[in-house]
Amino acid sequence: MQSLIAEIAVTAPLKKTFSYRVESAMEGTMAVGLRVRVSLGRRRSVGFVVGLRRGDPKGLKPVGELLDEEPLFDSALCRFLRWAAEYYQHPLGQVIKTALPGGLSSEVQRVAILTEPVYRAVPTGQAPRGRKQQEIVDAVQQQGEMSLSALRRCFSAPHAPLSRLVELGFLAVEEKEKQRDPFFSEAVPSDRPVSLNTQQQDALQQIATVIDADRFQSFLLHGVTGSGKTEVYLHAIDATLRAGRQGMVLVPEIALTPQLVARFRARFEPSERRIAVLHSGLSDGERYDAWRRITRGEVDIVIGARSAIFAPLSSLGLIVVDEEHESSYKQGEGFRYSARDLALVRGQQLDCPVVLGSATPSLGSYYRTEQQQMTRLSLTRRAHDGDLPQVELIDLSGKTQESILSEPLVDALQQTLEAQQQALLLLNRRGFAPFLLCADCGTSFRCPNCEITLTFHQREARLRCHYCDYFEAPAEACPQCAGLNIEPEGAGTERLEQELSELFPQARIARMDRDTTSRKGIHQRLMTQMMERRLDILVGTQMIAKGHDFPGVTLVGVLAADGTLNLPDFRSAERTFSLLTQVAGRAGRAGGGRVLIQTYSTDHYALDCASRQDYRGFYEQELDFRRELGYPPCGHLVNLVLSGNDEGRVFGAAARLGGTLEQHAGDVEVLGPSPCPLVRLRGKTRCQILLKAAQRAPLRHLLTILEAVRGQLPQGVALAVDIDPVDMF
DNA sequence: AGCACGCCGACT
DNA sequence: GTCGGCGTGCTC
Repeated sequence: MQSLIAEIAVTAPLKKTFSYRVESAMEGTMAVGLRVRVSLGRRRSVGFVVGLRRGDPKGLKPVGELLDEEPLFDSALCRFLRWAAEYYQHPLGQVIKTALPGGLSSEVQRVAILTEPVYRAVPTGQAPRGRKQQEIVDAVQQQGEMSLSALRRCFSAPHAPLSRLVELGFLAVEEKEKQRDPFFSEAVPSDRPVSLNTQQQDALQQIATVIDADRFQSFLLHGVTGSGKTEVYLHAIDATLRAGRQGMVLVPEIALTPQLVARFRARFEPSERRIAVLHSGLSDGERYDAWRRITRGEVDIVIGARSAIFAPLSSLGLIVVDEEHESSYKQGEGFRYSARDLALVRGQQLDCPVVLGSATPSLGSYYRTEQQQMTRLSLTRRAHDGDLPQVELIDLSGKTQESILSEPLVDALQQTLEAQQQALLLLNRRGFAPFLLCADCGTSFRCPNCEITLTFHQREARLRCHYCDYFEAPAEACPQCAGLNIEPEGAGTERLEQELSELFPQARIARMDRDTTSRKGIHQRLMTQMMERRLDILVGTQMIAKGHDFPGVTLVGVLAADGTLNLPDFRSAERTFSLLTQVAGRAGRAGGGRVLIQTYSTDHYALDCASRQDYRGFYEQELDFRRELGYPPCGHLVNLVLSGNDEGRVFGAAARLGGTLEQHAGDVEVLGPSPCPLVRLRGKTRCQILLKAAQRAPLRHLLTILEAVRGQLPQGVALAVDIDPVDMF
């Protein structure tokens, strides 16, 4: 007996898909891409239809219920998701769940939100008691009125204080029709295509040829800071739309790139092109709405971070990955995919070109251009014709430092302030001091969950763990020896900011890091203040190296360049080079800019090459190092992370697993097991086994063996498989 | 992941 | 004798 059989990926962490019988009444509405409810074993589960066939339904359970009217993805996207699940060794159901907008795999079907609460301040002449309540009232007062989704973007968990404020009469609430996406709230001035220089034209020309030919080809657009990569993207997307196709633009973090979004809107919206911006501020409902608009074909351009690579565009004609070297394209937990690598796969599957852009390409991408697997397009001229800044390394070695700021840097700051120009100071470490130390007995304060030192945050008077949510009040006396000489050691951005304001009391100084920008909008406000020259010195973590240019900045200082260099990670030199090159690129648009880098490793090639803005030189030396050790791109890695609450079990299981893998290793090097650089994280002990091989095939073979022995792991020990890891924490 | 089955130790 | 520990195995 033949009947329709649906292949279902359930939302449980199971590698296999399951077959269910489709009852004849459901045949007409059944399709790939629908969510369904099925019974799985003795319980119920949500699943996704990933295939349909005819066959013998004997012994199959029926599909319970359809949860969607329209499919969430088409068969081309389904094929892509299957490829990703296979490559990253992750259960298909969970891959699909990660790809789809949130909230869909829960039991209740989410209904698109049409109205939402809007809050308005009621003048009372009084102030609410709680600090958070006060902040919310202030924000609402400032804005006039604020919708719930807008408030969610500014405050975490605003519900409790909000209902309290309404109850107390500080706020009035009204159900109103849902506002459009706030990214679209302000009108955008129309903007005309800028004429391209010959290099840009040449790059565009090559991309456009492939767009018109409807075939796959990958490009690396290597353009120095300020060389006008965005303008090339804009023209290329324009060509794609003219060819009747859709465009996708991936950015590392959308909150940091509002100007890129603004430029796309200014360029395309006046000509009625429809853009969907997928950013982290969207609620589940808004995300779902955007997804639906895309499946209905109502969107021409999708701009978004990592997960936007899964956007259900049906007629994709170009994928752009901006700042392709950024590690945020790799998801570090759960389904550990790289959106940049998947962009190349999606392009290949859909016969559409893919453009990766960067001023400091990842070693892997540049390597591919050398291997002729990718076409390199170089933009070497700065569009504004500014000179590249002069970079100096300041050798800190052998000097005992009174201050975190070296003398030459203080002098340079002095000069910059006198000339009424702006300075940018990079210190890639948040907080006041990386740890507190008892000067009497040497005790330091550590996180009980992660066992790393707690960072001292002076302003909030807390010791905080930067890897989990743990915090505590700093002790007055040492818990070991009861000594009272507890001193902050080292310096973070908070201390730097304080030291600067003591050195330059007249200067207008601001700090930008994850602590000061936890509220959305602050980042943008600092950027604007900087642009409008209402700040003299901006201190910050790597965050300040990204985003828009500040024309008034003539001095860039890097405080602890060694910090990123000495991380236990084979990419640390690449990261350092990239960060320093990017931050150096922020100085001296107008010419005559200076970059001062304080370091203990003046002779390290990452610093040397960054100081000369010599990408090629860095590439060659770094590639030698990678080749010697068989690291990517001259080899392939898989990292196995075992974790669990019981330390003995985790190490025991890792040792046994390592032994088994060793026996079947073949051409694969099995390194470890060794404790992860962060042995304990969020209360779990972590241990890793690194698999390294020159070719992918033996690695994949070893992974099939891993699958077979996975069941032997003792309970309470979890195994995460990280294919092509980008960091080893 | 759940959820059941199953096989050994300390309780009413 | 049973209650309950968690190791093992399966889910169309």
